[in-house]
Amino acid sequence: MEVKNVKGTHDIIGEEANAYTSVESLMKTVAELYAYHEVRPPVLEHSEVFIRGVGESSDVVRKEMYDFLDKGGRSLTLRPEFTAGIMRLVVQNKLYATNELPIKLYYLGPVFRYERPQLGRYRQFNQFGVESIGHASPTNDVDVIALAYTILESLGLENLTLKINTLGDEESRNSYRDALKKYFASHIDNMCEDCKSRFELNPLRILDCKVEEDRPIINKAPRIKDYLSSSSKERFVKVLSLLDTIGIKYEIDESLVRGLDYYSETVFEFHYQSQNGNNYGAIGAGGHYSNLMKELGGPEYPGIGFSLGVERIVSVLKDDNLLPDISSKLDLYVMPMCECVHGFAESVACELRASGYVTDMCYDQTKLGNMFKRATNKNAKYAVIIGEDEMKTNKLVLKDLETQEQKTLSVEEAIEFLDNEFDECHCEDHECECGCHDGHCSCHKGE
RNA sequence: GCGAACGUGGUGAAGUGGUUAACACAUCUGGCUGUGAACCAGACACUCGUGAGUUCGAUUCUCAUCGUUCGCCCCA
Repeated sequence: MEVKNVKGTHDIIGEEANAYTSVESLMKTVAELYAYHEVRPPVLEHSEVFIRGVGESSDVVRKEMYDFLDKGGRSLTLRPEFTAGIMRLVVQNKLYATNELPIKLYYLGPVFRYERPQLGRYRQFNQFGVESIGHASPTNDVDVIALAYTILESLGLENLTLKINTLGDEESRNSYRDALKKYFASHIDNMCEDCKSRFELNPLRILDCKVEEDRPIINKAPRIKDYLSSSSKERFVKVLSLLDTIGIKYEIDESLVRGLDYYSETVFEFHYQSQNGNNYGAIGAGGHYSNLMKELGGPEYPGIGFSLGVERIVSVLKDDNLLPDISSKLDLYVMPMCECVHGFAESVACELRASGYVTDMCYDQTKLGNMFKRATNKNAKYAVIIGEDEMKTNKLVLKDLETQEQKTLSVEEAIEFLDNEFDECHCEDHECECGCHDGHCSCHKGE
């Protein structure tokens, strides 16, 4: 039987793996700049965490969770998102017992949702995100949005669309929910099945319905903005004006509801259309929540967070050719001439590596010409030839594969020579001759 | 969960109800036995996704199944 990957999962290999590493490290770097700290909750949680946290009426909980009974009969779930697990982590470790609020945490890792794989959609995918907990100010909301925005911008994504809306506080939502119930009660019989169940579970989500026939009914439904409490209204206005102040453009989208039940007040999504027309949906989204921590047994701290879909972002960057050239570099390729010098060659390779040069070696015995071919294929900068003569004199032949210049040197001389060669380049100015880029410079400066 | 299209080597892909499954790139080997991108010669699909059916015969037709992709739903 052929062994294959599980449906909806994907292997990340080669240059793509490099792309993920560089995207993820940029995300972390920016989060650190905003004074967030990393947390790593487990992938597995008691199902309860998500049922209570994400909400029973959400599709994520109702039909997309990877949940199962373990051998001890516990009901466990592979996390479908991070936020609920982070709340559990904060509560259990009593991170809230601090006067330094908000608690600012970031995370990165795989999440799991059982749904139909599609463009930009996987069953196991990676999310990066932050939670800022314990501080309800609009400024905090905007700071979090700015963080997400900065990350996406730093990755090179221009023409981002930030969609934003408010769901209001509990009071607003209760009166709005009542109004919706009242309005839809007389129409619901003519609406789609999904809407009927939403009507019972969470009438707010009816607004999300995409069924054409339902639109006229929905378009005439009461608007949240008419039911906002004065404090929610003020809060939203404040958030928008702060966004204006720091120069982040946004679109108010009243249909933006979000499918996770815990959101209240500010909610937002980032959209980006790649140049080839691929639409991956939201590449990042988030919002404010009030009751989540209390729901999981902690104090009544509010919070705000977002998460970014790493796969979608990498795809978008790839589509628009925004991924930096991050192919792995190879400084040296060691070529032993015969079996009898392999030991010496290996020790030379180790010394070169100890000096900071990426060194590979030909491990099987083949013609020198073939070894040169391999060195070229691997994009090596220099070839190191070692034969019996070299071993006797404790030397090596170093050949520049581009200029074809070669010289016979001792290992120490070779390292000194290489240090000088690579030193001529200055990676700080970003356009050095070795064609380097952030953190991948072969000039070894600043190491 | 619903609807549609597609599954031929490492890759891109032709192709036909009949025995050797084009072609190109990549890879490997040799010509060239301590010096590589050229050239020449050669190698490279033990189930043409998997299983079953129709047939004398199926990679080609039918059905099922799995997978991929796209749309809906929902989401990052």
